[in-house]
Amino acid sequence: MATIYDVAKLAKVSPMTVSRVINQKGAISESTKLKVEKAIEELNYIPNISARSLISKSTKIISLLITDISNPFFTKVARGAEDKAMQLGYQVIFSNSDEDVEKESRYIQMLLESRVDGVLMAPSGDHSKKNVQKLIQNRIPFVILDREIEGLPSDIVLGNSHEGTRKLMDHLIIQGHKKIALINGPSYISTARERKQAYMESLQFAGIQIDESLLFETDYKQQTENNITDKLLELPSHQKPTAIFAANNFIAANMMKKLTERGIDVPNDVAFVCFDDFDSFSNLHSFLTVAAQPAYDLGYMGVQMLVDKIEGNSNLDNRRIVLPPEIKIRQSSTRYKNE
Amino acid sequence: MATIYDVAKLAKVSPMTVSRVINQKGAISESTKLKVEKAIEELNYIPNISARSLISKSTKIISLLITDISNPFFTKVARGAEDKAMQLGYQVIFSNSDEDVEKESRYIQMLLESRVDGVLMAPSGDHSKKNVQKLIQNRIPFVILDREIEGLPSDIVLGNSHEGTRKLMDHLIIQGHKKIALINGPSYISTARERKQAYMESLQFAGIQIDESLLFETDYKQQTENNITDKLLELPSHQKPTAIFAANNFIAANMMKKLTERGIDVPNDVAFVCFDDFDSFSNLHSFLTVAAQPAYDLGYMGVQMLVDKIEGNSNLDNRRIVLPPEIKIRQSSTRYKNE
DNA sequence: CTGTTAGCGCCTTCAC
DNA sequence: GTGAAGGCGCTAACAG
Repeated sequence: MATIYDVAKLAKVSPMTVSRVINQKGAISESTKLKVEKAIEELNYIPNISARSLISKSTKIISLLITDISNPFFTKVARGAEDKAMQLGYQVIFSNSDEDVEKESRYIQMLLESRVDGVLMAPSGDHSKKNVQKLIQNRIPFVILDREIEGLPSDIVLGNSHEGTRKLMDHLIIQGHKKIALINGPSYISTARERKQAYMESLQFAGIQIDESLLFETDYKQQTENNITDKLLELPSHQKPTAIFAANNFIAANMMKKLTERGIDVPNDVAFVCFDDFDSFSNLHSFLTVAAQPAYDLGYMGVQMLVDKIEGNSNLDNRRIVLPPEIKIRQSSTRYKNE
Repeated sequence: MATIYDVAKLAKVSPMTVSRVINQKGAISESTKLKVEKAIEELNYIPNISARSLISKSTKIISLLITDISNPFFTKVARGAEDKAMQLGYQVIFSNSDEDVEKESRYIQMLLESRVDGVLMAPSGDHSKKNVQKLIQNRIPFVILDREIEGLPSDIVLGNSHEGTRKLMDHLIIQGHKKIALINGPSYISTARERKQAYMESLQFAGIQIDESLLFETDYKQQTENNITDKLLELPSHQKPTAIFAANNFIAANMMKKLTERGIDVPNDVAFVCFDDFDSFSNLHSFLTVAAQPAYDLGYMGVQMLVDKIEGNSNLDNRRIVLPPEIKIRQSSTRYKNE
């Protein structure tokens, strides 16, 4: 592969001049510029980013570290991130932590070795703190995505869990639901904590007694099977929920499947709402009442914020972008209205 | 950030010795090895891949160039690719061409500048040839994914469009369908060509006359709206299809939506089958009869093949892995059987 | 406006 | 077993 030396030789100028043409720096006469461009063309010269990085300390690569690209939420985040990155001249390396801190840790190591310019990261949970601290220690700019890490303030872009939960809950409560089960994510993930808190708040505000037996905790992963549905069904009828609140889309999908298997009809036997929307061509998409997070925008704005930081356009610390969810009222929760 | 010089100084050895310890090359006494490792630890030394790349000509980064990560098919491909890459010590840069050659071309340029070790690429179509030739010209190892480029033999990993189509068609024909509409992708994409050919073949084999008015061409993109459904509905009743074959999941989803809007019932008014499966929590997933491509495996094996090539483990050219689709017979095409 | 020198961090080659 | 010199491809800093 041709280097600037080859180009310089062919164009009969110094390598430095070639460099200047490539980077459009300094003043160059039109004639030499043309000569150089011709030589570049002829040799099919392509600059070597590695060499440039050695000097500039910049790779023009950012890392998108998420838990699972298969989660439609993160798929959209990824798409938004890539679009914005491309627009700003960055490339995106992506990694899936699978909600596993150790895996996350290995990726962080690789990222550091690659000298990525920055990291946009959805932490696997509060225990990701040590991984993030490694970024801080190495002065890698980063923006946290979707989930806060307890006791670690930082630049962050996330959806408003509190608002989304309150609105979904109010929607249920207004319809007369009092026994609402919460199937939540793990308490070491901030979104789960916030959703639980808002859930409690909604009930208290409405003067509804909280029933601990309606609170469940599982995880946000797609694969996770749980028997919460069975447990709900086993409750004595005066305790059985009339509505279910699932804390994310995977939980919702799994529970909906189980409910169908058990012959429970939504919304006639039980109302159902959840956080996160589904693929536009999923039937759950047009059926479930959800608090849809602006996933694409989270990725898009996350990269925006990150690049601002990388390029020093912003000297603010701990910026916080909280995007409101969009509540989409659909069939799964509208039994009362329909009848 | 610490360099090998810093480590060398602290460990009181030469930089070369440090390098040897890091790369486990040559013979080093246990004692100096320990000294060096301690210094590395203490300084939190992290090797600089850019510097290494300059010499080794290897970045340990591969590129995954697909059309759209939002397409569940490619989401799974991406997941498979990343898993395998991680396992082999590579990182993955991903890009979305949106089926646009020019965008693809810009990405190729960026990839070349980054000196990625190889490219796994789903071409936007036959016109991607010029982009792929740029890879060849620059001797970047690559593996083509999902779609062949006319007149450009290469290493390739793809699903068996012919087999999938034949099986879906036979399934329809056996049930007595004779008027089967084909809603195909663009003819400049190999999978569309193959699916059409197999469609024709199936009909001919069954002695069914081909009706050109049942053949449609649109594109594979999610956003594309088409009025094919309307056209089908406007056909005189003796020509109206009793079954619809959609050539990919996006086409299927769009058409299903339109059919629902028009009050057409699947499968009672018309049977429906398509290529590509849906998200496991999509309701179309448990409803539509599909030829599911092993998307995860395509990505996984694609990376496998690519890394083989990069690392020179294989001197074979134009290797071809064709993975069979899995036919999933579901409600959308089983009217006859159910009644 | 253009060229020279030096060095980014690492590794190959050759000494010792 | 260890070290010194040189260079990968590029650009910052200085000269002219």
